[in-house]
Amino acid sequence: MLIMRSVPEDLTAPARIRDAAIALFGAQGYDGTSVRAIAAAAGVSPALVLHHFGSKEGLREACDSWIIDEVMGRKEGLTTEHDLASTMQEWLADTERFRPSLDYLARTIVDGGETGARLFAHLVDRTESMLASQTEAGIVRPSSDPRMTAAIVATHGLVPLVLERVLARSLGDTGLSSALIARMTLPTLELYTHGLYADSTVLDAATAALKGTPSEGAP
Amino acid sequence: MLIMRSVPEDLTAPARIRDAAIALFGAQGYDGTSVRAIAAAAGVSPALVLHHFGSKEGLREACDSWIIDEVMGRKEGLTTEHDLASTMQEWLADTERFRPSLDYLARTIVDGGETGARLFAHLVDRTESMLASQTEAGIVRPSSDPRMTAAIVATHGLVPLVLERVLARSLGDTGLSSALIARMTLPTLELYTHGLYADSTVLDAATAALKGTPSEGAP
DNA sequence: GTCTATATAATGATAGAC
DNA sequence: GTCTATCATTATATAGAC
Repeated sequence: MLIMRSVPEDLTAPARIRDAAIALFGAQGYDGTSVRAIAAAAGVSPALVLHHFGSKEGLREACDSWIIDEVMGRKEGLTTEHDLASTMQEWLADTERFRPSLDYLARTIVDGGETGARLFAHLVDRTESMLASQTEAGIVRPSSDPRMTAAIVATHGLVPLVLERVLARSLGDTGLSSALIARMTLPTLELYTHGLYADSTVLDAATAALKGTPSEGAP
Repeated sequence: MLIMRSVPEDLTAPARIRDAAIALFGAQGYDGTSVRAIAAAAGVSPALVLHHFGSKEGLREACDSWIIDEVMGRKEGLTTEHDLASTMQEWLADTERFRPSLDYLARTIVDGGETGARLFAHLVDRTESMLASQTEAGIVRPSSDPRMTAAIVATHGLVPLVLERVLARSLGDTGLSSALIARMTLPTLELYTHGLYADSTVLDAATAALKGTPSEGAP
């Protein structure tokens, strides 16, 4: 399978290699991508890849650093005014530009390694402070466990990215098109505005059950 | 890294190989697992693995079929009374028994291949009919797009499984312990009962915006 | 059915010329 | 900096004995 990627020729070789690696790692995974394939996509020899980055693992670390800067360093992106889900949607909308990085990001987080854990924890931190300020402003409801709520909201924002392929196919589409993203907006906001349940029966029952048995001990 | 797995000796060799493969594929991924490792875990020679399943890919397909039966075939599991999230929590609670299959399931769905797409579509189908019957019963609020809502709820149910490692670490834990799962219950139900937003400002704005510009055209 | 031994291909990495 | 040529390792898969 050939992956065509428009690598600008005016970039320096290490930059072209890094871009090609991010695109291929994101599309096929780390194990599923060979140094040879990266070299071919970047228009260089396999030896040059290892000359510049020491090893395949070294190249991965360079890609990780690049992604960390892209996600954490930018002023744009996550602000306290936009929640993660809508930011995600903006990113997904600008497909051509961000897709390779986003696919790489998704794989890194799902892989569960050190970099993925750091990135996700950072997203949760941002979400938590965003929710805190919006709660203070009366926009967001207070939570019984703000950190956990932030983690849950963060995962919800990442889900369209992580489950992109199967999600699209379950809705009769082939990829996560911008039309599909638009279609997700309203149901997501409905859920985040009114909840899923019609009343608080389930929540009340769970609350009572949890208070009745704090940790298998009687009060 | 050694993965200890208690494979009962009384199983037939193909069954032991299949179980070992599911555990290793789930833990390390398909590419990250060699036929040798599977053979060692099952206590047989590498050649026997290929003798019984033809190829590594054939073994994967056998594992896929097994998982499909486990997820789709059971009477237990998903019913119209339990939503996906709570079913997920029950499964995660019975760690020792279901973990290998669940990890394999998560990887299969994230991979986005044919099997993963089928499995996820099936989960969405089940969620959709569950939501429909519960909406009719007045338990669940009606949605403007039931299929999409079902897809969203299904992804939310899979999140603890798919993002297990990073989710746990962002909350100061190392793995998705039962304590962490318990801690997720209340915030999740709060979100599903009252929503995240304090009022319908955001939803109203989005609804107006979407109606105002159906697809970049003026009304 | 199960094994040992081996074939064959691909991979990450190195050496050394230019 | 960049290449060609090559090494050493590992992978899947096969052949054939028992």
